[in-house]
Amino acid sequence: MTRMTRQRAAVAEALDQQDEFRSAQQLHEVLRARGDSVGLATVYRTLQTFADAHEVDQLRNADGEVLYRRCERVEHHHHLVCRSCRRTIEIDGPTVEAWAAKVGAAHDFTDIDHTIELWGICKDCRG
Amino acid sequence: MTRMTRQRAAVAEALDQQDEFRSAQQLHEVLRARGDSVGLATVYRTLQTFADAHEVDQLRNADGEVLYRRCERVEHHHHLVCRSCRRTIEIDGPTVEAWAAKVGAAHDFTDIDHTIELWGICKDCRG
DNA sequence: CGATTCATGAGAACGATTCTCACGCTTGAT
DNA sequence: ATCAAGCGTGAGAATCGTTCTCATGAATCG
Ligand SMILES: [Mn+2]
Ligand SMILES: [Mn+2]
Ligand SMILES: [Zn+2]
Ligand SMILES: [Zn+2]
Repeated sequence: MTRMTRQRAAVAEALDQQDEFRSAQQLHEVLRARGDSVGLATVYRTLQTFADAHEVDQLRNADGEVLYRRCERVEHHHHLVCRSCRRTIEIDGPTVEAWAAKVGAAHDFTDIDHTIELWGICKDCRG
Repeated sequence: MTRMTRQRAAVAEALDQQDEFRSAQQLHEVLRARGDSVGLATVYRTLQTFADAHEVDQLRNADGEVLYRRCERVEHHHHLVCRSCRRTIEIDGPTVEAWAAKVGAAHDFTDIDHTIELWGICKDCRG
């Protein structure tokens, strides 16, 4: 049902080149710089498709922009992101997973989902 | 430095009437319905001012809209929000506070800030 | 090789939020 | 109370990330 196209391959490749979270527009610029011509609308659509398929992670920065990243681990996890350079550490948090589930159940809420992201300044950015 | 105006008093009063998180536009509509004429730009500015002063909490829904709420407790806390009716439970989470601080320190990040929000469906909305 | 149908892209549209700037009102001093 | 100073206000324009439109292109499959 999802066709393989030059554009999707290019977006996937551009994503793999990145270590940090990037916005759709940043990735569009990366593609342009690489010489891959991909429409901005297609970049947005493709990233959304990847996200729906859990092939990329997405989060919002403080400005509300959506950022995307292809993470190492495919299993559920969270992130510790440098506010300055966006360097990202993937966090495995059984402690908070259990906490979130317990809190939800304690208040009789179901279908619990959680947004847990840590932001800070990394060592390199402290200079 | 911050002056008391009819508009700010009206926004504060409208906020106090709400139990759930509301967007600036929703609050603007609440004010209009109450007969308080306050410009939309002023509602946005006032909410931002309140948020900066930690007088209201703010978070983003899945669509990226910013929602505001005057919470019971003024101390740092998190929220469990119903995706359907936005009913909100204020969460006190020493467990996650410690976890967040520990994770940040373990990776040599400073100025750690965390975004932790729980979403679910409340008992009434399951009905 | 077709036929089918999903994918693409340029530009328009959208929508939340912010900006502009002339005018009004709060404030603190007189 | 009066008044000057300057913060606050609001209507509308502007911003900007994201989505939509729709005619055209390309993957897929028999
Ligand atoms: Mn989790
Ligand atoms: Mn916390
Ligand atoms: Zn950094
Ligand atoms: Zn509910």
